[in-house]
Amino acid sequence: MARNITSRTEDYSQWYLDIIKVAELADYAPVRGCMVIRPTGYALWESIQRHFDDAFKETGHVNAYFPLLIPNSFLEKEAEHVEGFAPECAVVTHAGGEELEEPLIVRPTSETVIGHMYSKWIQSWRDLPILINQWANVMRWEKRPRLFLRTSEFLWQEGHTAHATREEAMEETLKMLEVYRRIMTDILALPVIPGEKTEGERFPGAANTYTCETMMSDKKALQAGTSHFLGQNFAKAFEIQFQNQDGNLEYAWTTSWGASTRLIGAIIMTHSDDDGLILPPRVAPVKVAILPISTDDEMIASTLLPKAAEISAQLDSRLGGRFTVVDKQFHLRPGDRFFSHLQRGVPLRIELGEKELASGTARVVRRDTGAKVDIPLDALAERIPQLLEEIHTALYEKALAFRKENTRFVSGYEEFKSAIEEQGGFVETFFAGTSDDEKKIKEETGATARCMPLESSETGVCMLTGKTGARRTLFAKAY
RNA sequence: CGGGGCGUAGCGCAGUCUGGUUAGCGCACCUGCUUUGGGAGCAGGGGGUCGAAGGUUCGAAUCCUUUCGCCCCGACCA
Repeated sequence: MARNITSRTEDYSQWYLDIIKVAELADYAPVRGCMVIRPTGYALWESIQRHFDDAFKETGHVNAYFPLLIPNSFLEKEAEHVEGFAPECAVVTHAGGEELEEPLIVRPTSETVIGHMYSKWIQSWRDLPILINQWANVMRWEKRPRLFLRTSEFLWQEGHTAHATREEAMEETLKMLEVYRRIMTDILALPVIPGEKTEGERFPGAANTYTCETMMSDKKALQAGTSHFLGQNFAKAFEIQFQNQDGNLEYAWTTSWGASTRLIGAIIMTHSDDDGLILPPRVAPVKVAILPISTDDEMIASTLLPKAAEISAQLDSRLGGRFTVVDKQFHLRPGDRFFSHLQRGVPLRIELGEKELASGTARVVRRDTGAKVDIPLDALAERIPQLLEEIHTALYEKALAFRKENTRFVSGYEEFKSAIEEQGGFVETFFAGTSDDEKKIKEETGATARCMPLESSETGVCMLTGKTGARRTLFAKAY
């Protein structure tokens, strides 16, 4: 149906890129791996930000800003951390026309500089906990960039907290994972599986890493957000110490957690179809497009536009924000106007023409199903918000059903290999291998351990090593 | 970084093998008229340093060298 979008079945990657282009979410920048987030895409990011930021504030966090440039030596203070990040760091060697004495790293993440600051700020148990979040850009020089999913520079938030006890830090780690899960499911309509990362997939420098894993419509997995329990690793590296109530010095326990513009990629690849973008209503910057349609200019000016403006104002006030637009692209034919909103993923379209005025109704069309209903004008304020909610639920349920259809359990490695190869999707099994075992599985099947789902505490026999007490683990090919 | 493909108008492509007037086509864009409820029709028009730099040649989109970028598949990652 869409003539400017490659179909998903023909070429999934191209479909993804076509969606971004047609919906004007982003464009390539002159520097390899970098992207320009265009106004439509940025509006979506702002909407995502707002939901997350509100949730961070509700859980007691405050925002701050730490610098882009980090002394090279900072990165080296935590052994695993430097090993993990050094290969993908951009380094500033010259400034002010001179070579710098110490190279500066463009932050790939901010644990080190924040750790440094925390060590200055924290002396007593009374200074804890520190609960700070920052919205920032970071840079990771990726070999194979992909719009939104993996760009050299990307936008995200990174929360960094310090606590007096292990228990409290662990509680924070899991609390923020739950915040991610809630927003992803309730706002972005993404069914996610919260779980713990295996040893091989852990954040460099973390004691435990937790993740929200989600399935894209090509059955591949995407890590949509992570929360790390850093133990005392960074506290020891950066001397984050405090005097406890007994007068003894102790290292603090820290956490970090982040979610990025990759979420936009997740939204695209979870909900959209061959006609273009489909946005979950609760996060869509434009929720309703109202289109006055007539061949009669006089009719448009005197009746349809004022009526459209009235409906728009009514709905905005009902929805609590500027979430509707009145389409005034009268130089286009109706079909083109429909498509312009459809391809941008606007959840609902209201058509307002002579027919509607005569019958006192408006034609309302759902983006997700294409279903059309005629709704009495005086019932719009009531029905539109309900319809938006129905769309949210439908999108979520559809994605969840898709994930369930494409998730299976296996108990042996041979069965595992054929499941990955033949059906794809998520494969659950019991696993107790090392990170070398994980590498081997990746080499042989292309699949990686995505997480050990939190909802299951069940243990069994490892599919690879035969060890007992193995945790239930989800594997898949991933982005 | 390895393997493969591709760079010609905003987008999609032909032309390249076999060098030769003024570089074409479709869509998009602009103007006008007719149209208008799921991607309109006719007429006219604008838009190109043929990815870049060197070289060969009387002459290069076309041949040679180098280089940059994009896409796909791997290795590496949010």
